[in-house]
Amino acid sequence: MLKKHQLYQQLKQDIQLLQWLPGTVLTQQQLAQHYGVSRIVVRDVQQSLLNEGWLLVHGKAGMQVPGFSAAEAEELCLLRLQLEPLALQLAAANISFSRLGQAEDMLASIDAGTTLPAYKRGELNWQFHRLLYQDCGKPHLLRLLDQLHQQVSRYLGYQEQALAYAGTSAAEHRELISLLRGGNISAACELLISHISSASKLLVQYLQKNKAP
Amino acid sequence: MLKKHQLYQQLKQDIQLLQWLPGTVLTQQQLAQHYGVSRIVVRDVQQSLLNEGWLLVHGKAGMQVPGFSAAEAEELCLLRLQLEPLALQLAAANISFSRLGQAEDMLASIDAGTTLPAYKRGELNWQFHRLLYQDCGKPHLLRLLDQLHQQVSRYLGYQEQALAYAGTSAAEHRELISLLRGGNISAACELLISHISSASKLLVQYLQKNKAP
DNA sequence: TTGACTTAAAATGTATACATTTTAAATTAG
DNA sequence: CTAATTTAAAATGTATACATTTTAAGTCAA
Repeated sequence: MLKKHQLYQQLKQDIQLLQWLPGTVLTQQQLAQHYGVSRIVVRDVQQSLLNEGWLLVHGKAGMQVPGFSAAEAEELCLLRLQLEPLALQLAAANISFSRLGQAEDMLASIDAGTTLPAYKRGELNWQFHRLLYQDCGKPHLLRLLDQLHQQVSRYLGYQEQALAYAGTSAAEHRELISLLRGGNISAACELLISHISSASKLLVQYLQKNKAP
Repeated sequence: MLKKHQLYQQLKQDIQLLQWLPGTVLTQQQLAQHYGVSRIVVRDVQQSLLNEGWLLVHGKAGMQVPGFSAAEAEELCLLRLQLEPLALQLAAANISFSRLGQAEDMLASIDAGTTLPAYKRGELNWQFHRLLYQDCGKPHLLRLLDQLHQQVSRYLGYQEQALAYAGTSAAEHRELISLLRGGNISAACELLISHISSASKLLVQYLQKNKAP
């Protein structure tokens, strides 16, 4: 039988892979029966997923699977653009070569994982970025960025297409490492800005073309 | 008997007013007995307060009342400084005179409430700022700012002293309104930056002087 | 037919009971 | 005496049962 954390993972993945379609209203009882757990567990998990944007309140009963909108994606990217360069700038001052090495290992994993499903690659992609920010010394900022990524990742899973940009950015990732290794912080930040910026534009454009996914 | 939302309010206020001292470990059973509710309700409330920074996880059992640190306050202010001017800039383009009027009413309430306890004045203060950002059209950004304010407000309640700065800013608030009414967006944003910045410095300085509150 | 009211079904909130995990004190071997 | 182990108490996780609220279908009068 599923425990809390397992249900959390499972339900989140089911939403990401569109096993529950946007707009669907999920009640406690329905989920409890479907996944074979008690409503208490479902309540806890619903609350977590609500906080992370994977579910929306729906009136007074049930929670709704959110849809996708270009406007929301654009807002999330705007926030990334506002906070990630800050994190990088702060972290760059403290970053060690061993951290840079970790990040390079992560790039290798991404290269090696060409067969992985889109949402898994997206996860690795974020872990790379996360490593670069790790040493910023601002736990709240890191927590915020994790939350933001959660919400963005909802968009990256639902179509393989949308994640195409992740492949094109390998070169930029390596250039980032190189700049950081050379201590060229401001150039690294500028590269990061254009990196996030262009990824954002691709995602938003994709969403605008496919108006009602 | 207390319901969920009442317990939420009560426990949060008790933490803010130091009825539960920083470092205290609060268990579900303890709280359930103390406030006369079932553990289920306590669990829900603990989870909410955990997300908002009013409680910290403490090993595998219980949650801990967080202390105060200048570093944390500084980080929270840094994030405000990064996000609030953005919200103002975006909102300024859409703001209406009736919204500005609402904000002015709020200022009047603050002036009228000189006898209110510190944490209440802090609440009104935030509501004023919040009105200015309301029309930015970015729901996630607004939600983020609400969260941030929650965490900052924990610092504003614990000593009347720390909130002294809130009184000194009335003039800047009025100037902000005036700039917005005149459509001088960039000047308004710059004023907001210096406004938040100086408030931050006062708070951080206060915390550094009183090392172990 | 419409619209307000009634009422039954369904969903959530809350309490209690049981299961599992964690804590920490007590015991004992070295 | 120390440290590892055992064991009982306490805390949390989970399930079930009950209470309240919400939904929505159904009824009836205008």
